[in-house]
Amino acid sequence: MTERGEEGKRMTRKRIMDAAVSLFRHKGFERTTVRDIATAVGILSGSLFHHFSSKEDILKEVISEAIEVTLAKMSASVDESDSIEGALKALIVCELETVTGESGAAVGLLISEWRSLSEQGQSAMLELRSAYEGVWLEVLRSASRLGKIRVEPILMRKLIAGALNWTHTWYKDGRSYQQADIAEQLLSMVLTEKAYADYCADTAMSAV
Amino acid sequence: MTERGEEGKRMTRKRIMDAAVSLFRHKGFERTTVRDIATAVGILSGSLFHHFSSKEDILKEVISEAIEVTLAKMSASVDESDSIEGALKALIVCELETVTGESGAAVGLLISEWRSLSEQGQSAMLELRSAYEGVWLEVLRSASRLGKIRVEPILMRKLIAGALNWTHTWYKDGRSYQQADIAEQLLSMVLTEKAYADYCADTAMSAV
DNA sequence: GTCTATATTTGGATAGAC
DNA sequence: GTCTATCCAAATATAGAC
Repeated sequence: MTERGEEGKRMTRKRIMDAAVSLFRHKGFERTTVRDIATAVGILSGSLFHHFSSKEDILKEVISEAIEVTLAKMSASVDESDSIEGALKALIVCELETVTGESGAAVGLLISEWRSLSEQGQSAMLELRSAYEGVWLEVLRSASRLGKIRVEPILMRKLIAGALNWTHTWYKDGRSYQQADIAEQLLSMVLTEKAYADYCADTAMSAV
Repeated sequence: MTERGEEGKRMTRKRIMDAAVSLFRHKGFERTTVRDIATAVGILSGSLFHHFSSKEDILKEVISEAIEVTLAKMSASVDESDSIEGALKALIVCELETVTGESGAAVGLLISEWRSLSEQGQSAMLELRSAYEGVWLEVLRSASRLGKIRVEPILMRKLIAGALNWTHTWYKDGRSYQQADIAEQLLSMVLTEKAYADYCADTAMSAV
């Protein structure tokens, strides 16, 4: 089916990217063929190259979109929070959703595929990525200053990132653990016991 | 250079596996070619197939060896420990070493490559893997019973595994953080504050 | 047990018709 | 904007000589 004009082209481009994200996350970049992507979209492989110059180009676009979307979502969540603890919880939930969620932007997972990018491609992502990590570090540094976390912020961020990204390998929707539960338990490990207890008291209060 | 008899064959096989582990960890299974492996060993690609029936066969052998070696190392570490906290620390150190260490068996990372195994290959690894995870769970369950950790053991294990496996993406030997430091900080997140304080007091004591 | 040479398959990418 | 047809490169795997 042929779609007309710029609108159609942009839509197909989007569908290609959606299909690519899903495939890259499940099979990895290398194991995904351009034929896989094309089939998922309902076109033939040659047609892909009307929208993207190469398979790597698709990966590059997909990663940068993933970072942008998640960054916006995270910034908004943090702004809505009225406490450091709340901001931390919001960030955890946010990242957990993107990692385990089917559609959407799993930054951390796609980061695993960075090895597949050329060196130029990799450095092009660095700026976007540091903005993303900056949101986390700002919140963690505030928490640290206030004595609400014990571990040094940069290391803490790396440990949290690992714990969350790894959920991709075991999390099954509706099975064993709920997202909210995972986020809550992780938060309890991140915060000092006092900070966590205060936070629980606060949220119980405001829930009344 | 030709090596004679069964001894030589076994040695070459070992060298192939060592080279393969290193390459798989740095480039991933798919991006590693049989030529890469052969070159690293100092033979030509065709010769590999005298030792292994396929590239996937190499991966299968490498993963199962990795699990066995690490399992033995972990079991020994746990047996040597004289407290739950000590056992937990030993397990963390053990896994951190295998993940960040150059040679040796990075179970978690190789597990990421499971997607590259056939279904038969994947299920063949399950038994080995559950023994490995069993060691962790036994210790975590004891700790939980004694009130030394707050998070439910199975979930806790998954969060720890993620945090440790992720170190592969950022840990650089000698830079920023020391392995001992990472292990210590993670332990402080895993244990309750009381349990961690007691453990610190104990180790300070026995150091005198 | 390794080499040379090569078969075979797969997958990224292109050219030109429609 | 997609299709058909195809090129080209890369990579796994094999066969038989040494």
